[in-house]
Amino acid sequence: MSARIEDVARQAGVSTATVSRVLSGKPYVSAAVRQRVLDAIGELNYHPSRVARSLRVQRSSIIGLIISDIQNPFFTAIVRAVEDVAQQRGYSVILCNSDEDVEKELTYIQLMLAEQVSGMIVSPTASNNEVYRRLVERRVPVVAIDRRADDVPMDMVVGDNVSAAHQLVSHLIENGYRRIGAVLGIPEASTGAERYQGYQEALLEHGLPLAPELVRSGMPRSQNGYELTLELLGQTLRPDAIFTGNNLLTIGALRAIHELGLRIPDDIAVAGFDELDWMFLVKPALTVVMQPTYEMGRQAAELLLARIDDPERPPQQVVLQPTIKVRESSRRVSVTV
Amino acid sequence: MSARIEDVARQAGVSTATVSRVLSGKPYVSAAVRQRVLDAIGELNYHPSRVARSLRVQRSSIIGLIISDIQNPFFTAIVRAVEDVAQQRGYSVILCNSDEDVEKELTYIQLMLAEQVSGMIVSPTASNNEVYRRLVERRVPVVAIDRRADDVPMDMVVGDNVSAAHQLVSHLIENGYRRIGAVLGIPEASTGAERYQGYQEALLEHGLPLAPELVRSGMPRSQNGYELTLELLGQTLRPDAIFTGNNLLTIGALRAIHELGLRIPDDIAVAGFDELDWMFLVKPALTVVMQPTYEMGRQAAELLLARIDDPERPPQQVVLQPTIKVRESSRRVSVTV
DNA sequence: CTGTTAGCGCCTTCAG
DNA sequence: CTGAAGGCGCTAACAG
Repeated sequence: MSARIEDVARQAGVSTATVSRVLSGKPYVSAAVRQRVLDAIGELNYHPSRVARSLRVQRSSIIGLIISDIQNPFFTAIVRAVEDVAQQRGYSVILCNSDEDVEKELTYIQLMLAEQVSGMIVSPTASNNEVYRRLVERRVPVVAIDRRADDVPMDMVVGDNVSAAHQLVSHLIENGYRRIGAVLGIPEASTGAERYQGYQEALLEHGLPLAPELVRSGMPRSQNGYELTLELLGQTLRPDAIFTGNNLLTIGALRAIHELGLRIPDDIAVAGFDELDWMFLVKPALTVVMQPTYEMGRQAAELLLARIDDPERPPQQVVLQPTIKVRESSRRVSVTV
Repeated sequence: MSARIEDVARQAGVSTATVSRVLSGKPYVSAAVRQRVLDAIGELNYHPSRVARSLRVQRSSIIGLIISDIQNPFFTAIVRAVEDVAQQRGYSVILCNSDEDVEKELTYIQLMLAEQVSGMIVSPTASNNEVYRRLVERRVPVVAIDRRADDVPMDMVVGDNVSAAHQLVSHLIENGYRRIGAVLGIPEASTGAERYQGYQEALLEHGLPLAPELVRSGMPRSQNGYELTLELLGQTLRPDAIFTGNNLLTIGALRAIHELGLRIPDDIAVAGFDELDWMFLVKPALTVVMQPTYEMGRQAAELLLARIDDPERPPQQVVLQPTIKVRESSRRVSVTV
């Protein structure tokens, strides 16, 4: 079909070894020969087979990226960042979507291994830590992003979820809200668990009771945010504020509130996670956490490349601080306890 | 490192060829032997090297997907669909982001070729048709999605943009709007050009003049939608309605309108493309086009797989009809001409 | 039904 | 500074 290294060698009147040297920028090739080879490459429009190279060097120049929801803008920003870094360093990216499914995640990890990826970046769906422990032991470069695999000594870059949730909920309390409902992601993911923890701590510190009937959790999809919020707001003693633990859940909650005809922040306040900048549409009173999403992806990619270069370096754990943004004051004067 | 086919063969007491046969589900292997091989595979936790297989069969089980903006929900739905189909048929997906950059697009196409992909799905950034023509001639399976590569006899799945734009603009006109501004994507992409055409035709059919000062175009990013809309609305004789030719531009336009304190539809009407379901936040009066995004991706993947199976089949061109959705009536009684 | 063998395209010693 | 040759792991003839 297309030109092979042998064709180039013949055309340039050298051996394949020399062509290979030129290709990989090795020294010890005379300028004249190098130019001849380069010309031949150009004339034949030669592109080396990455597959053959991968087989030979036992390592492809591919980075695997396994995220849990490609349709979540949070993750697309990460994809974008990883791609940028990868491309700049000569790697390409294989993207897979675990869809919050532990089985799929495992399958894709196997796929990546079979594909000889140089390394992978994964947002672990749940705590199937054994898998990651084994990868680390086998010296497979892998970094966790957004979510942790607890107790596994591996590279990771995550957000400070406890603190962020704590700040959001505290902000609500300090503005007079008392019955604060929570719409959270699944507790199996570290993000869900940590944000729940921040919620609890904030309540306790302000002397408010933990009311299990005010807490709901589900897969992070906007439809769930919608349904869970309807559930919360359908109770006789309904919450006067909602804390949402994930950007898609936030969207769903807003829709539910909208449908019920409740006004923000007079009837109900909302504070939650949201990395998008589209919340401006809901004019008033929304406290949001924006995570430095692109930065997370960038750092994860850098960590991965560093580990590929040095498999024995000590694991790094990067914790990024999210930005709290108050769209409008959620203040309200009367307090109903 | 990990087990190779030879190890499995030894463990099972057979030859590598037999193991290979079992692996690829070929017939002519006795049940007993097959079981022994399967056991050996299990015991050794063997996973065949896809790289070696790719080199051998001169074709990887990878599908390349080149889209122009990973952060655009329109494309993520496509990614999702392609992945679903691919995975189901035993393919994995390499995703690349051309970022509306013709150079990058070309680079990625080369990368895909070097990676020996089975085929690729691309949303062509501009009309670098020669590239696609050459791919088609070389019998490289490739399908265009969302945008066309004009005059190239290739598989494609696109939306009926002219008709959609025509309907949107007509709807505005029929509701009494007369000075209809347009915020469009780049005309180099077929989508931009076709939507502009629909806009023009609708105006002409209703006897309205084409006013160049009412038309703006730029890269499909929300920031551009914002800026271009501000430009349009900053004119002395400002438009009474805006037609937006892309979902991100729509978002930007809404923000601009929001910032200027204009009310929809009393001060200004909006009709545009938007595949998201988040527009509910802008309560009244928005006419939108929703494209069957997932379906586009699915069909593109199916076309690609069909072409991989039969490189000589005639090219198929699938044109999907978008759904027009009127959020609220944009009707207004008084007509200002 | 099963084994032997010859490469796929490239890189990388090891000699010159 | 350059060439010759072996082999990465697998599959597809071709023999048995």
